[in-house]
Amino acid sequence: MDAHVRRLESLVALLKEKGCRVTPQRLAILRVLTQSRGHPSAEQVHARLARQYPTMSLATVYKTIALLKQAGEILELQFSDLGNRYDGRRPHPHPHVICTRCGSIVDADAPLLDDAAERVSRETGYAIAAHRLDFFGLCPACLKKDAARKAS
Amino acid sequence: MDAHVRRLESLVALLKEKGCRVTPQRLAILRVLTQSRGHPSAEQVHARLARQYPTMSLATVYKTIALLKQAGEILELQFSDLGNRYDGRRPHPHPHVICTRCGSIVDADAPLLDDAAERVSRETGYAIAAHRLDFFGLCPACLKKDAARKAS
DNA sequence: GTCATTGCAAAGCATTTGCAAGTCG
DNA sequence: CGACTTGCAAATGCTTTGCAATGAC
Repeated sequence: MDAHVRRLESLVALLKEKGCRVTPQRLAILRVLTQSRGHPSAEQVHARLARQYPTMSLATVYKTIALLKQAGEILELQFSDLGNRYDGRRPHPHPHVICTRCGSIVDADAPLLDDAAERVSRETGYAIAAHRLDFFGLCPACLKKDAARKAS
Repeated sequence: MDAHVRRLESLVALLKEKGCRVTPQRLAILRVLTQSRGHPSAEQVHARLARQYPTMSLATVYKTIALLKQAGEILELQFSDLGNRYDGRRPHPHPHVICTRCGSIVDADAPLLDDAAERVSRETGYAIAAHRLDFFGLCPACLKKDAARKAS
């Protein structure tokens, strides 16, 4: 069984435990969130469901995301320029790489930041609970377009 | 001469070089941005200038910030829930620690992320130009309030 | 049958933009 | 003086909320 199917089922189980109803809309939204590697926005999740669920409301997408956020089962990457992006596959902090031209977001392997969190905690007196590490630059596709433009 | 005064003057010089006018409003905004350790929002910058410049417009604050952003002379920390915060003192990437209760933001010392950027670049094919490292948790003041509440 | 959830529309916020009036150089 | 800047107000874009109708259990 694929990992994302298992994850989907664990999220459905979680909703049931909490006494939440598992509606077709929620199920569809969870499916998109657990399967998307691309860190979609709420808008993009909604768009992907538009054909199959023509009456699906963007508000419902936001409400379902809020539910998952509360449960700590989704990672929210806040950007004021790109809009918020969501990672429903790996809810725990891990580094991301963001293209400053096209907005694409990919995962990176985790540099060892857990001991850094402890160091920062000692240094500042904050009780560190989470972190966020983003790298910004041009993605391979945008780099290629740049090279092509320069060559012409 | 204090470091922030030197920084203020270098920003003024930069504006002149670019052919921008150094208006009293811009000067005041630069002064707040180069002196604030607290990573203020545009709103907060505006509020701090309200007494001295009663007609100061929030739009002018935003426009001045945009100018500095273009010049790479201000660090913008995007948060969709707190609103964007600005660091005009140290425009180059460095780690921040954010209180998830009261929103206070302080600087942390930089764990060595420059070689990490190179590693991520090799790993993903992105040309990394910048990064952002945030730690989230409760600040000492909020922790103290929690302890007091628990004790009562 | 109940009560949570949906979908629409309206409201909310932070930020940006258009433009007439003002002012720096 | 002329071009750039200001300040107001309107517009924008993302997200949240109110509420009547719907549907899961």
